[in-house]
Parts: sequence; C-alpha cells; structure tokens
Amino acid sequence: MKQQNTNSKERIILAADQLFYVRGYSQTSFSDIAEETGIPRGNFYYYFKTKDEILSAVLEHRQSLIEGLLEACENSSSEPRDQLFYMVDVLVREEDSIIKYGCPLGTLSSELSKTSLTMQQHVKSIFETLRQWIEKKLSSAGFSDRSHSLSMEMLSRLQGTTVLANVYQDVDFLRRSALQHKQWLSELLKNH
Amino acid sequence: MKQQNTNSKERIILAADQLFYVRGYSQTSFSDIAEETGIPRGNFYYYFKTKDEILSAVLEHRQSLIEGLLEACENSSSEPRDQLFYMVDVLVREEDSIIKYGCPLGTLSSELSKTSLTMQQHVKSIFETLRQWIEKKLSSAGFSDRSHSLSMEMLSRLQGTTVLANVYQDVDFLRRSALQHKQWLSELLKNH
DNA sequence: GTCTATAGCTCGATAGAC
DNA sequence: GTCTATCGAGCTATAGAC
Repeated sequence: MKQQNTNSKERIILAADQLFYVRGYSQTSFSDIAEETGIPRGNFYYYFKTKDEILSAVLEHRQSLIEGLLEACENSSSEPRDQLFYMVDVLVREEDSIIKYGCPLGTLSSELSKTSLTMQQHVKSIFETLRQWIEKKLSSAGFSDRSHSLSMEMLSRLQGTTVLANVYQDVDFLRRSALQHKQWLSELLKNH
Repeated sequence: MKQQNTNSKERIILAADQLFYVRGYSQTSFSDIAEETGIPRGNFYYYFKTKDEILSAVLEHRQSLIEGLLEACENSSSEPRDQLFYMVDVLVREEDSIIKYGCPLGTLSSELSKTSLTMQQHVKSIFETLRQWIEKKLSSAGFSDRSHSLSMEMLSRLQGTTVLANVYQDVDFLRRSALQHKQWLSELLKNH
C-alpha cells in the first residue's frame, strides 16, 4: 500500500517532459533521463514498459499543464476578451524557451507526424482542448457562427509566431507578434 | 576527368532530401538512404565525410529548390500581386505532403534548433531568401516602410497554416487558409 | 521496489580489397 | 571509384540479484 514509487515515477515524467521539449523525443535517451533524475536506466522498466509509454505519460502531463493554463486564463479576468489576451501573452511569458526550442506542442507534433501517427493523434487532442476553449470564449463574445474557424485561425497565428521566432531567434518579433495578435482580437471583438 | 560519380552523389542528395523530410534528419540512417538509392552504406564516405555533410548538401539543394520556386513565381505573372498569390498557392500544390509531413523548411528548422544550432542557421538563411523576395514584391507594390514586418507576417501565416494542417491532417483547412491568405493580401494591396 | 549487468540491435564511421 | 566487412559506441529492453 506504500507509494514511494509515485515519487520516482513523477520525477521521470517531469524530466522526460523537459528533455523531450529541449532535445526532441527521438534524440532523448533513457541515459539522458537517468542522468537528469539520478534514477538508473534499468529501473525505468518497472514504471514503464516502453519508451512510448513514457511519451504517453508525458503527453498526459502536458494535457494537464494545458488545463492549468486554461484555468489561469479563466482566473486572469472575468472578461472573455482579457482571458484570450492572457492566453496570447503566454508567448511572452515563455519567450526564452520558445526562442530556443519552439512551441512544446507544435514541435512535438512535427516530430511525431513523421515517425508515429498514433502518438501524434494524442498531441492533436491536446490541441483540441486548447482550440475548444478558444472557441468557447469567442462564442461567448458573440461569434456563434464563425467561432470554429476563428479558433483555428487564432491557433494558426500562435503557431506561426512560435515557428518564425524560433527560426530567427528573434524575441522582438515574438513580442511584436503577440501585440499584433491582441490588436487583431480587439478589432474582432469590437464589432460585438 | 570522368564524372560518373556526380550521378551517385546527386542520387544520394535527392534521396536524403526526401527522407530527411519524411522521417526527419536524426531518424534517417545511412541504411535508409542506401536502401533507397541502391548505393552501399560504406560508399557514402567517398562523397561525404560525415552525416552532417550530407545535411549541408541537402540544404544547398533545398536552397536551389526555393530559388526555383521564386523563379516560377516570377514567371507566373507580371503582377507582383499575382506572383505573391502563386507563392501562397504552393500550399495547395503541395497539399498532400504538407498534410503528412508539414513544411519541409519549418519542420527541419524545428528539429535542428533542438540539436544543431549551426545547421539551423543554414535553414534560417533559406527562410531569408524567401522573406527577402516577399519583401521585394511588397515594396514594389508600394509598401516601402512596412514591407519588412509584412514579409515576416506573411511567412508567419504560411508557417502557422502548415503546422495546423499537419496537426489536424485537414486538407480543407489548408485550402481555406490559402484562400483567406490571398484575401488578406488583396485587402492589403487594394490600398496602394 | 531498487539496482547492476548485459543481451541484442543499429548507428555512424573506418579499413582495405579490387 | 566501388564495394564488403567490420569496428566501437550508443540505443532500447531484459534478466535477475538484493
């Protein structure tokens, strides 16, 4: 009934989450995670049968991180408009890592779409969580018909910004894009 | 003085270019390229000292492909507006591979920014070739002051579209986005 | 539950015959 | 220039002692 192992399992997931982001999934080895956590390689197989199972656990963790972000957006204001602004500003709050490694979801999806469509589907469902929240906020701001395509457009702009900021390693572009994104949202919501 | 080897070297580059796109750079092995070309593994080292040298050659090849695309854009019309449209429509002309593997430049940049900043700089310079051409076309359409930031915005939109189309494996979204992109360009150029 | 040792495989890279 | 054979390192995964 004792669950000290939960600690080790959680530490593996957290280290893997960071390493998969920084180095990519395929370029992260068990040795890397072992070095980061101090837990021996062979021990991992007590918690996970395969490397893919670690990836699954990491994806569940990222899903919960996204849900945490959405909650923070909800708590940032009572106005849907400002909640969406808070979402856009995650670009600036995470600017350092985005410049260096891109979007944690976008770059992982890119990698997995080339190697494991099954796992890529899991990333897609995290995107869906994000998109549905955006759609809900746009709906409550009066966009009942266009809310779906607008939510896709908003995600698309966010992804485009992270890719180019990463390509050009340009934090000023990232900040200007976030500002421009909020101006676009303002214009959009002004008419409702 | 005989150069039959040029044939083999070129075949290696072409196969590597395709495999680096479809599987990713790190996930493509010499064996994969050997299987694709019929050229034995060990033979590669006559033409390239390291795997990174193959990547360099592939990047030079992609640079020339981009220059070919720009030439096709130039030849598609005498109007800068329609030349830009032709550029946007590459999304639709390449829709199948974009849905499956994303943008050949964007996904490669994502991967390399995590593993080899040196090689990523090479990808960045290819993006620059693209961006400068767009900037030139916007300038000749009257945007002398905003042409730089608008060229970044156009690249950003293109990248965002490819990422989301790949995440959602959605060709309809890709086509709608291309249309929307051209409408945005039309609105922009209407005022000049 | 935790750890070491290692199997079995594939990788990039090398050596050398022809 | 073209090919085969192989090295040494690193990988995921397994076996089994404690």
